[in-house]
Amino acid sequence: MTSDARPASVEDTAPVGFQEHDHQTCVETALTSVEAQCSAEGLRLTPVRRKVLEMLLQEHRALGAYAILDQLRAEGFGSQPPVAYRALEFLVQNGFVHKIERLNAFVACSHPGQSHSPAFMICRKCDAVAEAQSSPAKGALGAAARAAGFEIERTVVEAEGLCPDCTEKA
Amino acid sequence: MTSDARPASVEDTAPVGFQEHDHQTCVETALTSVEAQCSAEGLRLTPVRRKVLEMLLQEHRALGAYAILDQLRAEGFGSQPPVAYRALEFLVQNGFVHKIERLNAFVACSHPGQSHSPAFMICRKCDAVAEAQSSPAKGALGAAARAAGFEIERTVVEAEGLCPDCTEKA
DNA sequence: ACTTGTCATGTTATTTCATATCATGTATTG
DNA sequence: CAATACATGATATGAAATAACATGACAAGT
Repeated sequence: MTSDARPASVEDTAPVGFQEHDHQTCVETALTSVEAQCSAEGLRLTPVRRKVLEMLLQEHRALGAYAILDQLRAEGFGSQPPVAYRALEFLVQNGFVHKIERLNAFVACSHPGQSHSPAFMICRKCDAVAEAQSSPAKGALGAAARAAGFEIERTVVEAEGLCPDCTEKA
Repeated sequence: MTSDARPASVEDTAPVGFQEHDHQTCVETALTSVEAQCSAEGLRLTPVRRKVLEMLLQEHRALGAYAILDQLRAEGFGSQPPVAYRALEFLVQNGFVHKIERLNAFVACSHPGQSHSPAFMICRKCDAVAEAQSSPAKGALGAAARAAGFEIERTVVEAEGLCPDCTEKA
């Protein structure tokens, strides 16, 4: 689970997530980027927070708060729900992690740093999650909102379906 | 709560939800439409199911399963969670009610009958919910999905923000 | 009429997700 | 080094959702 060195020949195009890739590098890059952003903005990436982020980056799929909590416990951190939820709150607020509403679960952000309104593709079979960009406010929804006088502040876009792997197997 | 006859002069354009409207008529129309569809398709709109649908139509905003359950209890129906969840499951499966993932709550469909992939505008202040159309699969997300080989089956689109009323008050 | 099958409902118990609250600790920073 | 912000720990509870099993209602087949 910790060292799965892969060819890494397929270098990613936009939607990171389902393709094979050099995962170790992917994790390290993301972590570095987050660290940079934190020190730049005076955010405190404390041990618990860092650990949670690492876990999510490592897994590369959505984890529930209690799954996270179990791992925290195993590593000697506090083992009560608020420990996990607080770390997640920090990470979500700062855009390092996203919550997948459909699953009541969390994934590490694939494009940390870049401001974005993310969209997700969630495999209903294997629970893999890939992050893409979306601008729903620009399409039909935006028009409807303007017509209705609704001020969009944030959007949740989640597509459920089958990932490439699971499609093949079926 | 039961009889709030309003001018009904503002006849709706696309996104039903925030505008004032003749609510009683709105409820009755929807109910009739659902009844028609049920008898056409041999679906059984039983008392519990009908009651839940009525409640949601009447409220015109998202209600949690337990709020629904409370009302069911008050009306003499079963009072355990599965009672509400089963009715909701039926209503959701047949497109008469939608689940708002962001709120873990449910709203009556504003366009019953018409097939649609709904999008929602949710006021973070008063919890009002308006339904609009969306075709996220046609925009950036669709492109990303095709690129990644992901088969979209269903999408959740929920915009959070301020409804016209709450915007004014602020 | 009686049996069988199907679908809906009722009930109990449990699991999973989430937060309020209060006490304690640990860093800045003034 | 005190003040104060922020982070964590721990207890308790609330809220959402489902598993599992029993009962009831009704239509179809014999």
